[in-house]
Amino acid sequence: MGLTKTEIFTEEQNQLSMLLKALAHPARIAILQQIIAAKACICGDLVDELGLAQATISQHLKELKNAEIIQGTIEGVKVCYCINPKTWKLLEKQFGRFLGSYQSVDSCC
Amino acid sequence: MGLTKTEIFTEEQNQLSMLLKALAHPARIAILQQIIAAKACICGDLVDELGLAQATISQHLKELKNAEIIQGTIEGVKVCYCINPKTWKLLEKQFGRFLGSYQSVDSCC
DNA sequence: CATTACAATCGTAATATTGCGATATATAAT
DNA sequence: ATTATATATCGCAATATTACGATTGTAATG
Repeated sequence: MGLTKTEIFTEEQNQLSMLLKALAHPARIAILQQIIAAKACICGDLVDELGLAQATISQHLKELKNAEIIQGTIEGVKVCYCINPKTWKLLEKQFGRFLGSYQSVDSCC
Repeated sequence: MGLTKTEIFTEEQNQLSMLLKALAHPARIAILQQIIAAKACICGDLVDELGLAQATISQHLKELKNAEIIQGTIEGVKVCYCINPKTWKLLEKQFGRFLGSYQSVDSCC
C-alpha cells in the first residue's frame, strides 16, 4: 500500500491533482511568487530570498519543472527560471472549471 | 527533518498551500465532483461510486473536513456531506489572485 | 590548467501520506 | 434486546515528501 490508485480515476482528475500537488507547498508558492514578481526570470536568488538551503530549493524547482509549471534555461553559469505559460493556462482552465462547477446554493446541510 | 518549515512563510502562503494540499489527490477531486454533481448531498454512496474501501473514503472525507472544504451533518444513520461555501469562496479568491498575478508576457526564457 | 561560482544530484534522517482490514461506535429497524 | 446498517477510528505496511550536508558537474575567469 501507500501508493495512489491512479488507474481508477479519470485522466482529468489525475492531471489536475498532479498540478495541485506541485503547488501544494508554501515554499513552492513562494518560489512562484518570486519568479512572477521579478519581471525578468530570477535564478539562484531564490536561495537568498527564502530561508531554505540550496539543495532544498533545487529540489522544489525540480518538482515544479516536472509538473511543467516552470521551465529553466541555462544562461552561462546561472539558470533562468520562468513560468510555463501553457501549463499556467491549462491550470486556469481546469481548476477554473472545477471551482466553477459549484454554485453556492446553500440549500444543503 | 522531513517537516515543512511553516514559520518562514506568510500566513497566506501557508493557508493557500494547505487548501491545495487537501485538493491534491485524485480521490478527493472525485469525491468533491460527486458531492457537487448530486445536487443534494450524498453520503456513503461515494464508496460505491469510487473503487476505494470504506475506510479509505472516510479518511479522505476527514481530510477535506479538516481543511474545511466540506462539512458533514449527521442524518440518522447516514452522514450528509456538502461543500463549505465559505472556504470555497476563499479558495476562489486566494487562488484566483495567485493565478492572476501572472500575465503571460512571453518575454522570457 | 586551477580556481571560483552556480546549480544539480546523492544519501540519509525524520516525518507524512495512502490504502485497507479489523474493530469500534452509533442509530434504526425488528 | 438483538440485529442490521452506516461511519469513524485504529493499527499496520508500503511508499512519498521534506530538508539538508556533502559531493559532483558545468562553465566562466584568472
